[in-house]
Amino acid sequence: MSTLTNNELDAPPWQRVESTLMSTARLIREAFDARLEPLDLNLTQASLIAYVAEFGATTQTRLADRLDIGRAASGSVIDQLQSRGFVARHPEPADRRVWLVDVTDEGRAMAQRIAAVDERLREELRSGIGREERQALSWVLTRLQHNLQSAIADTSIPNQPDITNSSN
Amino acid sequence: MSTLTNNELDAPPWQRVESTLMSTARLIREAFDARLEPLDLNLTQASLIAYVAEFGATTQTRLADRLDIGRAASGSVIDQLQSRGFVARHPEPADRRVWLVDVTDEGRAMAQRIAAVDERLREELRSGIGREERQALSWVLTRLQHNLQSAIADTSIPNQPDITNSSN
DNA sequence: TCGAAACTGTATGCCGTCATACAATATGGG
DNA sequence: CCCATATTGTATGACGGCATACAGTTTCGA
Repeated sequence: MSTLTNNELDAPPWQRVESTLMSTARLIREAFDARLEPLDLNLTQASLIAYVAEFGATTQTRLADRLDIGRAASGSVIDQLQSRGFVARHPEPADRRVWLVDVTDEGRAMAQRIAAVDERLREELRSGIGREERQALSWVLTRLQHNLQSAIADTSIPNQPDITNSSN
Repeated sequence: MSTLTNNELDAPPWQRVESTLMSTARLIREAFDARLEPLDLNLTQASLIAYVAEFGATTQTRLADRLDIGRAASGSVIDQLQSRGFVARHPEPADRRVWLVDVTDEGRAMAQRIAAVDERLREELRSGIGREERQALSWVLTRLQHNLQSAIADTSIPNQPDITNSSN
């Protein structure tokens, strides 16, 4: 690795790897959105369809958790996809509070197109990045996430233990 | 929160390193916002103050570029900070279109508090991550950004050869 | 058995950002 | 010199997401 620490050139001290990471994330969303545009879907919508097509009917809350969005946003996305006939809400007799969101035939077909787009783009993104490097990246990210969660936790709880809150 | 998404466990094939990266970016913003909350600032506002305090008065467009936001958003953030007395708009005689945004004394004081918060958090985030690993991360991110930009560029130009076929 | 607490989906308002359109100003080629 | 073009900052509308509040339903402990 010929280290050419190119970034950090005019980068102010308060923005370095972290901001690179954030702008990369933005680009990821941008790239997926661009490639999904012919399907008239954005990344969130496509992810929802793909998830349901893969794992079968689930509740809206579960989908929200998986997609890392709130319950409200989840419901809103489902509204959009349902109105376009890609997913359907079925009642769950065992629990009358929830909807079981399932994919329609149309949705299944769309899921295949999504998978194609996804595979192709993902492969392009791998270009020039070795397997070990990807694994290293994954490892550092995981570790970083851990540190971030600690930092956030250390912040939001100013004092006092003993909340009996069984969060992770 | 409580994402726990240790990657690859039940992670569907269409979301792996990329989604980890995106959720990490979200956590970064979250962590900084949380730590900056006592200052009643979010990351964008703090970055703007820090940037101007570091590099001196600049135009709004330049700030927008540096902060990776649009001109409109930039102006809006400056509005907020100006109304709180952290920055000021000075006219630029040489170009009557632009404002020169500079930091006030109050803003300079705030910039120091921001720097303190930033340094502390950044150090916490480094915990358990070696210098080489950070450099590797940086390298892969840069490469990934390059691939992403290519992918986006390849997308926005739908059909490429044979322009003679226009209209007909 | 019953009532408090927890959970689900939805409605509402808010925030940050983008895209677009616009007026004021600057710039450069004829 | 002048006029077409570019650039700056701003106003406006849209979108995605969040937090909160709420009603319907389930769960669980007394």
